[in-house]
Amino acid sequence: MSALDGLEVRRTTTAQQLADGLAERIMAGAFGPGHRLRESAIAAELGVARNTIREAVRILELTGLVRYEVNRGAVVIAPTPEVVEALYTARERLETAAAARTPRPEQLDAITEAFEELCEAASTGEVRAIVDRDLAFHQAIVAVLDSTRLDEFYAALTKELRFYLTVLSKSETPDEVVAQHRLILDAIRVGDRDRAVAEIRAHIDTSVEQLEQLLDARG
Amino acid sequence: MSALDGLEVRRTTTAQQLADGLAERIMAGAFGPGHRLRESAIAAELGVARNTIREAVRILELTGLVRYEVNRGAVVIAPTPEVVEALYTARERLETAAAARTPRPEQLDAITEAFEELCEAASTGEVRAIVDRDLAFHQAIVAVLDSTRLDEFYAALTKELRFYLTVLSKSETPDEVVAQHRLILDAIRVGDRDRAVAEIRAHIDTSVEQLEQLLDARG
DNA sequence: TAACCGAAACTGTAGTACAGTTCAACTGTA
DNA sequence: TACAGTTGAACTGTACTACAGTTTCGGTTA
Repeated sequence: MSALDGLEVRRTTTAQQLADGLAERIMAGAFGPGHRLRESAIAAELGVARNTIREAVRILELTGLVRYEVNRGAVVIAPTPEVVEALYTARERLETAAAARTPRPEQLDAITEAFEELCEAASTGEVRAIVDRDLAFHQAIVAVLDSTRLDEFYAALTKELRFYLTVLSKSETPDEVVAQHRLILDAIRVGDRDRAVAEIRAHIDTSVEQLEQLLDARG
Repeated sequence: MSALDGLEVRRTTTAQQLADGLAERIMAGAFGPGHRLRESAIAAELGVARNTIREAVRILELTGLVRYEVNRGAVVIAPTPEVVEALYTARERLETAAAARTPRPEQLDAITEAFEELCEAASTGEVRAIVDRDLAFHQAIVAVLDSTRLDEFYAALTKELRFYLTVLSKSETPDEVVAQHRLILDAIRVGDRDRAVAEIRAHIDTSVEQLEQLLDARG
């Protein structure tokens, strides 16, 4: 334990900070889906060079929140039924694969803890917190796969999904959310892997269905 | 079937083309792991602006072949034992998850076909072609998961792996390769999912072991 | 041998410029 | 009125220049 522990120099580039900031804004719904990020406007507003903005947006592309179109620049991703379904299919495959494994004790603890935090958040009724805890619970399940690469990939899916949930302002009653997740947790804790897989599948099915209804209502 | 099918204008930017070209070179082993991509040098040699190279390298970062270090620019990724193991763990999870499912007939056909092409390649003895077919076979297995997002993710893993195999110039005898994959294929065709999972696990275990030996020998 | 130092090389960022593309408003025509 | 054609402003893609700060490396000194 050195006296210098925790001391760190700010080791990041302007572009990286801009990318982080933009990502935050986008996730918060400041730019809707399909919105074009205009370089010169942003550069002027933030007082940086267009070069730097371009680079920031390229970094942003890594997180999947925007994609580039030739001669149109960066565009905020938009949820289409196909995209949402693909997203949930990937989630379902990963989570059920995880549920089919036997979690180590500390993994089981992590899942249980995530559930408890979800319950807490549900009791406050804060939509944003509930969604976060909801996603964290699922992330804890995927962690049973014991693969950091898959953890990261799943986190990326989650980030994208988080954005869609925001722009579609989807929300369920907190009680329902807790109830559904309790079923999953119980199945995992009891060690009934088939039931755990089935519960996850059901949970995801209802989610994707609800989202697609929302999309239809908009489209 | 329109009369315009297949007609396409060249719709790509200079940066994108540069990124593609660089990726190809890197995959072919032109730049070793840890190699720094010096912007001005590349820009001068190719007759483009440094801006454009920077952008190209950011695009390249998307594919995972390079990563950025502050004030050092882009560096070609390097295989460490941890990285290789993480790579194979992710592969193992995805492939076994796929093997635990029942493939649709056309998926089974695709896997079988991939195997036959692997055999063909093995008979020619061309290392490069064998590795390609090998990876394509596994990709066909993952396709059983029916998720384009996971297909893409797996393809990215494969790309990275392909690079490591190149720089480590790993090679096995073609007969061994074919034999191992035949075991996997048979288990899948027979519908014995537990055995398929076990065979894949064994196959990947031996691969990762061999690679780590190679890494130690270099280390 | 190892710590130190200074110059060279390189990155990160700013700023300017311009050709080519997109897009929406405007114009003329059937 | 509906629609094709035209025009111009806004924007992207790319090039070039410049410079401060960082890294690298070879030589120098302790």
